[in-house]
Amino acid sequence: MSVGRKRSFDKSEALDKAMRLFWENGYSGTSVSDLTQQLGINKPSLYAAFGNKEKLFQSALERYMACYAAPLLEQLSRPDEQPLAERIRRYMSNIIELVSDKTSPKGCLFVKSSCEAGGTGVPEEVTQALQSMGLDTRQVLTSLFEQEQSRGRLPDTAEPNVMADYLMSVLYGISVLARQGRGKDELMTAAEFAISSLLPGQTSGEH
Amino acid sequence: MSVGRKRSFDKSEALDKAMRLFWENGYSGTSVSDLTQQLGINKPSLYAAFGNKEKLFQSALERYMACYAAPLLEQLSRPDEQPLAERIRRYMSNIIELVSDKTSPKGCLFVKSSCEAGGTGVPEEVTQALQSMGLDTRQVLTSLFEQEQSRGRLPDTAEPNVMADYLMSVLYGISVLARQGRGKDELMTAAEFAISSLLPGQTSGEH
DNA sequence: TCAATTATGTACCGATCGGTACAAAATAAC
DNA sequence: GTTATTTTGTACCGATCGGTACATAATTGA
Repeated sequence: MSVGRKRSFDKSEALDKAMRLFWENGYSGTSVSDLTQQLGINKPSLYAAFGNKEKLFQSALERYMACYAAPLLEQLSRPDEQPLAERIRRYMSNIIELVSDKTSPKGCLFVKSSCEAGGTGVPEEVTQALQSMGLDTRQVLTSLFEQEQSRGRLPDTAEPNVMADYLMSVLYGISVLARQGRGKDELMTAAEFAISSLLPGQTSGEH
Repeated sequence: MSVGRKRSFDKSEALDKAMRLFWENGYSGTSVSDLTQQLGINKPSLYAAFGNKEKLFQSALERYMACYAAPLLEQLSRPDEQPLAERIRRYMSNIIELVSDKTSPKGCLFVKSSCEAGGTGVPEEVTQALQSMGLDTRQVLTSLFEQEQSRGRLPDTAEPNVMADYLMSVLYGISVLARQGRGKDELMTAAEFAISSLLPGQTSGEH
């Protein structure tokens, strides 16, 4: 065992609470005092455990992506017998559930942070991390469509990276709508519309 | 004429500069000192002219919507001989030009503010104003599609409000992508894809 | 038991936050 | 010119910002 006094709080639980605070109020909108109050710890404990506000935000963002975004994307990319349209529907449904969940802040922390980033209020390294994460997601989606195309499940004329950008724009937009307070049903209807657009003929809900 | 010393700065120019600052750094990320410095005036002048930070933001947001968003939406809604798909393409193209313009902050102030809103960092009245603006836009788009439908240019099975939500989600998402630094060409390609999805058969760029 | 190590609570740091009091300067009506 | 009115610059307000010094408490290895 390590020497010294033991930490009196659960670091993982604290990080989860911090993530939700940033999710709710953003980077600039969340103060260190807000964090220590919500986490139930004092400042020195916070700084000892997480470095500083910027590092804590980076950790919270990574936790968000690892716990929420990545599993859904992984499930989508996993080989599956179901048709692509059905898998994308499930993917979008899961995301809508996430961004309009009643027990979590509305919207998506990544989308919110991406919008906040780029200015002087957000550290440059955070902005770069967000940009990198976006490109990573694009690459995963592009690979997915390329894979489907190589297996003959998509027309040879389809452009995987365009489809990826398109899907991301719809998902990002849905997160913004959710943040604006739109209901789950409306978002799902819009998502269904996007799916039948993305993969015409592969879905039951034509328009 | 009104009595008293004359204002030494152009209020409209000052509001424009304030708008761009909020556009770049957000509500929480923009301090009153940032504003007075950029506007080249002192605090008492700012408070006398615009009330306080919250009111100044409201004014900047209204200016943004009136100068940027509203004209584009008005052009889209105006009776036009061109087919709907072409008008929507022009609309999206204009918006992409706006959100990826090199002389303005990346992205859309409205989308950025909508994401920032809802937490404790943004006044409640601002959040409500943003929500209201979003619903207004939805109504305009819905009316547009209803009008086209009543003139037989859209199938009877089309659902105008769903199409409006879908279009908004794509546009919002494109604004987020632009904020992340994506190039104009990529955004336009994704937009073309969305149009050919929204109005199949009315466009030359099928997929 | 004792020393080394780590976490904790308090109390504080300089800087900045949003906002204002106040007097001097400028303008118009009289 | 005088007076009433408005804007200006300076200087300041209490509160909060992100971050830390320091002494104490707790824990492990020796």
